Amino acid sequence: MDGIGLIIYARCEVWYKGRAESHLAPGDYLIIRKKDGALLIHGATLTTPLNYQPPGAELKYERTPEGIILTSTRKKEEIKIKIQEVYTHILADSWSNNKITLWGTESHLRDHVISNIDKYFPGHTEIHKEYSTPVGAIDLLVIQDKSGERVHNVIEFKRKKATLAACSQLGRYLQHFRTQMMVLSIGYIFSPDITANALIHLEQNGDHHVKVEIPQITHP
Amino acid sequence: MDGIGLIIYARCEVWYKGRAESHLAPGDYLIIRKKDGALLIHGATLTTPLNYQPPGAELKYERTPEGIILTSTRKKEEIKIKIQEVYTHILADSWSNNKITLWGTESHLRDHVISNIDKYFPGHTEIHKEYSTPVGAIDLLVIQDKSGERVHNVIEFKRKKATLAACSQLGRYLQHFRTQMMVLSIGYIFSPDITANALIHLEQNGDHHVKVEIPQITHP
DNA sequence: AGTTCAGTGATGCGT
DNA sequence: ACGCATCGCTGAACT
Repeated sequence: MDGIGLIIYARCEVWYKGRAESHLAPGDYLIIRKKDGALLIHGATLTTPLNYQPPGAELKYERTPEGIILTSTRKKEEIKIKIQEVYTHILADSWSNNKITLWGTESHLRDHVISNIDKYFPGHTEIHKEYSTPVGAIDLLVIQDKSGERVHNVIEFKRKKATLAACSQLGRYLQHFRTQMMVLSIGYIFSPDITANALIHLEQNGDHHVKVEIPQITHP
Repeated sequence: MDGIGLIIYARCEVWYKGRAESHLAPGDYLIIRKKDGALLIHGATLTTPLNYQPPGAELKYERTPEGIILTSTRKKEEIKIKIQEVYTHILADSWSNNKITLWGTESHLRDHVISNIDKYFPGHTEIHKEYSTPVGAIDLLVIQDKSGERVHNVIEFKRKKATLAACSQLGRYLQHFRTQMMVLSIGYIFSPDITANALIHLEQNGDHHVKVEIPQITHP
């Protein structure tokens, strides 16, 4: 975190080589090198960079007859930038490293449901957040006694529309409970919405979707 | 795509309001506004922006006694930036919009395996790429005739270490074939590596991992 | 360090 | 244009 912050707008060409490999045709791009070593090359559109490297990369500077060559290396991944002409460069020493504070996440949704748990699972005897299993942690596990039988309600939360991936994730937990632990289990996806395919797949397995809205934000 | 490209290094403060909500404390940040309307606010570390808005956002400029206020709006999402002082700004008219060309993806791995398919599945009768099912598309489906019985080999590719999520995905396809289509099916994950838990889970279901390396890159 | 999961995910592809 | 599944995802939390 003691590196240099550098922002360069320049005419350049970029090569990436690692697990995959890419080439970016010569043009005018924004090159960002952050204090933690992260490197970004941005084009004129899109939020995602054309090329990037995560924090921890090392930057090498080299002057050649063809122009400046920047090489950023991290493990077995390398990005090479051949700079033809620098239009503007900023040495961002003062660059701040604050974090945003974010409200309205999946765990907020989960906690909101827990605070109204009687509404969804009356007569519950146990509640476990992030219940750990060999196949991953269950967002919320609510155990009920139904006429003497213990029912395990396995709940997966999604803050937006649930897809097939959510069903798979839930199915994995349920398979563990049903076939390894031999306990009676019912699966639930709590989300504001669910895709048609996901709902079909869910109901074929005898599980359920419960529509819930992201809770209103309450500032601390 | 006819908007202005703008790069600003400035002291500012940022608020985001939409499905979620966040606040970024005053400091020195890099503000990027792209030609397609995308907006990024980057801090001194990490590859991801602190705040962002996808393409299509509209930017409003406002001058107040407290400083310049930029407001970027897209659907019901809004980012507000209060700029105290601009250190450097670049009007990036020439900003290029080229795309990278990428080799070594999951589909390259799949195609490499297909070209050596006899090695893995001798006596196959049918090969289907991206075989569509109600629960998603199977990367590769290879059908074999084994002493008169049709065996469906369901193959999922991962370009790096396979995790539990890959098993779930594969399991979803297999469940469909076995319980809905009533055909004999065997599942495979082809990847350079697999996590311990994922391998256990896979083998418990009678499925298999096949170690494959990302193919050498051959430039066109 | 390895593994798993959430994300204002984003992108690409199919309908 | 929208819905849907994947990603060189990234980053964070936990073992």
